[in-house]
This record gives sequence, C-alpha cells and structure tokens, in this order.
Amino acid sequence: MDNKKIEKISRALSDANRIAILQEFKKKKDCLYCAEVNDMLDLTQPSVSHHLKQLVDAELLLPQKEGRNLKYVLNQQILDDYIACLTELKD
Amino acid sequence: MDNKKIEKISRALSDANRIAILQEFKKKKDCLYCAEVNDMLDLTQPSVSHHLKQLVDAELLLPQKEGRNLKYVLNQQILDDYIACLTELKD
DNA sequence: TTTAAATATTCAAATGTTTCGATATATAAG
DNA sequence: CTTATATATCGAAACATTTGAATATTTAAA
Repeated sequence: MDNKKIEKISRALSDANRIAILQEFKKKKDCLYCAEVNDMLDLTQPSVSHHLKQLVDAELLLPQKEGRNLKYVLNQQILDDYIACLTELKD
Repeated sequence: MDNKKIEKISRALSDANRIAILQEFKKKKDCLYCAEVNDMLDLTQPSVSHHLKQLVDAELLLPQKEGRNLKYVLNQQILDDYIACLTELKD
C-alpha cells in the first residue's frame, strides 16, 4: 500500500459520521444498507451519500446493488493492509 | 479510545508530509529532531512546525526539549491503541 | 549583554471539506 | 406508461486546512 492510499484511507477515517458508519457494522454484522445509514445519521440524504462515497472511494466499503437498494460490506482486506502499514511504523 | 480521538489521529495521518515524518522514524530509529524534519520536507519552517503540531496534538509524537533543539519520539502506545480500535471494526 | 540559531505564532491567501436544497437518474410497483 | 422510491449529482454556503511571509520567543554562544 502506497502513501497516497494511506492518506486516502486516513482521511476517510477522519470524520465522526464515517467512523459511526463503520462501527455500525459491528451491530448489523455482515452488511449495511444505504437506507439504514440514512436512518442512523442526523444528516440529509445527499450528505450521507457523500460520506458513503468517501468510504467507497477509499475502498473501506464495497457496494453491491440490489435492485434500487444499495448494500455495503466492509472490506476487511484493506483494513488489514492499512493496519499492517501502521504496524510497520512502529520500527 | 473514544471516537473523537480516532478522528483526530486519522486526521493527523491524512497528509502526505505527516506520513513521511512518521516513516522517517524507521530510518532514524529512536528519535527525530525538528531540524531534521525541516531539512527533509520541501516546506518552509512554519509549515513544518504546523505539521509537527498536528502530530503532537494527536499524541503520535512526544516532544522533548533539548536546549534550543526539539527532539521527537514516536508514541508507540497510542499507535497500538489506534490499531486496536481499527482491528475491532473487523467484527 | 549583544548576537545568532531553533522553534513557535500570527495573519492572510489559497485550497479542500462538509452540508443541504434542488434536481437528476435508476429501478420497481401500479 | 405513469408514479413512487432509492440513490446520486450539482451548486453554493459555511467551515476547516495548508501554506508562507513576517515576526515573536527561547536559549545558546560570543
């Protein structure tokens, strides 16, 4: 993972709403629907859409279309890669 | 570690110059001097000072005064705590 | 005690991010 | 085919971050 990617993932994680979205996976387990995120956050739909886009662009979330709904799964692999980079910082 | 702290650390990590500073510890090992960071980055002294402040405010770096020089050590504990929070996201 | 060196602070300009209203697009339901 | 629902995009306002010039502060050296 190059530095540009580390920067992008870090930026995706540097917002309270986006951290809350990721943590919601601990409850909902396997997947989370776009509509659920809309209900969960105290933001308008375009704002939620913006935050989800940041997470998808950073590849922390993988989107899957289901008819007119949108389902997200957590990308555990990229989280592992990011954690590995941080671990390397510690000499 | 609460979400405000995760947010702050993530933001500190979301900049190419600051990532480069942290990675420099892998070379210089134990500690890094402020002056070394000034030499290393293609930025003016006030800008470097700003970036170092972000890292210190996030507690990723611990500053130690040595006369008129300033020495930084990496705060491995907070990195570990941050990594632990990210690991928890993975169910 | 004057001077020089290292670092921090202030201020303003430039740039980037977040938010929302309005609107567009896509797809399902009637 | 028309309507309703889910999500995305656009545009602008508000806010935050990054940068550097100028200047202040701190401490060492002369």
